[in-house]
Amino acid sequence: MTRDFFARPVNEVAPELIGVTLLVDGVGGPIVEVEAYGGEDPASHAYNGPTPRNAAMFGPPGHAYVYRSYGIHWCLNFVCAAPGRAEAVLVRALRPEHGLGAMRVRRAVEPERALCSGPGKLCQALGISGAYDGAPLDAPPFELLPRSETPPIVTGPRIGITRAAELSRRYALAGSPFLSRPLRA
DNA sequence: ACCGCGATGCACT
DNA sequence: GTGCATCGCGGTG
Repeated sequence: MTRDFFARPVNEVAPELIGVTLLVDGVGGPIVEVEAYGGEDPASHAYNGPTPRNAAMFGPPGHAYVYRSYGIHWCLNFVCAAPGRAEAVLVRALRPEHGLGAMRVRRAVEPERALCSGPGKLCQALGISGAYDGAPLDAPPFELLPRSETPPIVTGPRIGITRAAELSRRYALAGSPFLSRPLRA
């Protein structure tokens, strides 16, 4: 996965991330759910301009934007770049495939389907914290492995937002049991 | 199945 | 002081 991959409009990049394997220090699996943020999107952290928190979104594409959510969890984004805009893809869920043991140590939870079924859970399972904010995605500890086939994708409204809730910018692997929440076919 | 709520940090109205 | 790009638990149908 080259850095050029992310140097495109976020709504173009987001669906292409479904099926891409995300590893952090070798722990992770294929991404099954993402959401697109940015541009003239009032739900985006970048909507009101640059701040210390969202600085990474205004930086070069192909880097991580990690922020703290509700004071407790971390959330991981991949920074993209439409011309003149700050955009990012929120990584919401993946299918646990590599490093299941490490995930279970970090998250004391029995069902495998709940290890990475949400942005906060995923960061906990992969050991992602604010220390990764701004880090390049094409260098350790990150590793992104291209998908071999184009998977069936379903779209729908984003989760947990109030502004621009009508926009259909959630992309998920159709029928996956590892989603943060089901999505109508 | 759904609904409500507490935890806990910090950016912003 | 208010509101989150959340999660898990405990209550009620």
